[in-house]
Amino acid sequence: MDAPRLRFAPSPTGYLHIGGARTALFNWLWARRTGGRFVLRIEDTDRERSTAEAVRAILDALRWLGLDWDEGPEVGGPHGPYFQTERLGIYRAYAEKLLRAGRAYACTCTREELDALRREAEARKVQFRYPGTCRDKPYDPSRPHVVRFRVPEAGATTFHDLVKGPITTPHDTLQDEVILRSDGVPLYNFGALVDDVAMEITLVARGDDHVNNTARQILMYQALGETPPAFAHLPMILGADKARLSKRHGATSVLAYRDMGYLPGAVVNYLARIGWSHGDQEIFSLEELVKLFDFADVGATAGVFNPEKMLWVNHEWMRQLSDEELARQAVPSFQATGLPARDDEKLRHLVRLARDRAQTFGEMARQFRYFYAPIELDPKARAKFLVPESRPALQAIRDGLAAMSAPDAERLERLFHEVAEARALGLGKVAQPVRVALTGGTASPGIYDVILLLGREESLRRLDAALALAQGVRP
RNA sequence: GGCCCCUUCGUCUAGCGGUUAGGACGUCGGCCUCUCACGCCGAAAGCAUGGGUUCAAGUCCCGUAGGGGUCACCA
Repeated sequence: MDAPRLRFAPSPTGYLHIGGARTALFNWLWARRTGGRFVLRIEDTDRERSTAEAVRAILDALRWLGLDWDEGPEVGGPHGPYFQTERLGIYRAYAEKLLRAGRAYACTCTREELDALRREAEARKVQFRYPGTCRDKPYDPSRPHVVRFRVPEAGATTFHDLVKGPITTPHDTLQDEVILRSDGVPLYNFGALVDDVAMEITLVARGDDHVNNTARQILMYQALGETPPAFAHLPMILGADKARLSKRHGATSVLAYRDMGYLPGAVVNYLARIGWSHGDQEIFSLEELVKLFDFADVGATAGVFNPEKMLWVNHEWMRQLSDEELARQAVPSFQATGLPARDDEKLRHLVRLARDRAQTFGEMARQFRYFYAPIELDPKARAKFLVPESRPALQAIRDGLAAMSAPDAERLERLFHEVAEARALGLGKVAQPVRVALTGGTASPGIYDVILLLGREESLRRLDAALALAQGVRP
């Protein structure tokens, strides 16, 4: 048996959507698992809405996720070109084949005529179906026309969907649909099908918003004398309100997640887990997914996109990275917020403190800005901790630190305990004002770590500044 | 509305005729503690509904309800 050929065929009308990414992923996983081929094809026949920027964005997003294609834009292949607008002659040729076989016909009905028919059907509260006006008219190429596929009147088509099982469509629910527009550009159903034939695709896995297209496509395969591929229709991804996932549910662009500081592997991991599972396992490496993925294990139910869980998955991934790797990956997120972070010893140290506290690199950069920039003093924290009552302890810590030539965690701990005991204070009464002085807020990594990472000089500067603030009257 | 698909904790899911219905995220409580996290312990939370079939139904069948999809010279 030949290795399967799969494809992902996005329309470049916008960025790569989370849902599209999962479709691409499942295709890719199966191709990689089976040693098949993964083809990328750009369906840009909607010329008004297709843009080169969108193509760019989709390619970037796929690459970022690590989903490489064996044939397609920028890599070429034996079945190119891989942009539909560059394949117009191919569709024409296939349409003519159907025309000659009498399985398709030219239709000269105008849009106005059809709209009138549609309005009439609506007024009579009946389902509009193209009445077949031009079915038996002689072909006159000189008049503007579309090409329609002739669907059989009777019978039904059944196919066995890899995830949904058998699906039957009675032919009387279908109509003679347009396959080629008057400008010669194919409509989706035909363009996709012709390319799937020409590119020898053997398994079509796509969103289940296409199930209703499948029977008519199978009819066209048959009319063309071709064997239809296998189909796998993947359930949609929904928003929290169970409506189809869209922008109002939050970020839906794959690249937006990159920019928020997610790990591509984590995004892939989470996406795979919507609609697919393997026992109780939640965290999967790409290699594991390739080894375990099977369309047979894809569920038939639509899944709600859960940003919190994706955050958790990302965090799990981050925590599996070494300090070195974590630091390296964190750099762009810090720099994106204008912080002068570099992949160096300081950042590796920071990342060690941050790994349990931030779920994305973006969050990390935000949460720990004060290691690279002046503190932003939280007014509430200031009002509570930078007050005259805190001064003695603050001063004692400051002086103790100043007297320490080479601070380390052990010495700092001793200092804090001495200061606390000398004044009969709980450790918190000492640590919190210091924390506010050094970080601007009341939550941070351990205070000794903060001092060590900030360095003695910078810590002293911030303590002095806090001391000055603390002597004022309570605001 | 016609047609198609779907229905296990709030969410993602395990289950493939006999289970105290399991796990994960989230939520809540506790422990740890210099704060915040992490970690650990614990809790609440589910088979949409009505009929069948069967000794036995979350698992099979039918209906109902609910949700989604689709009905273009969009994809």
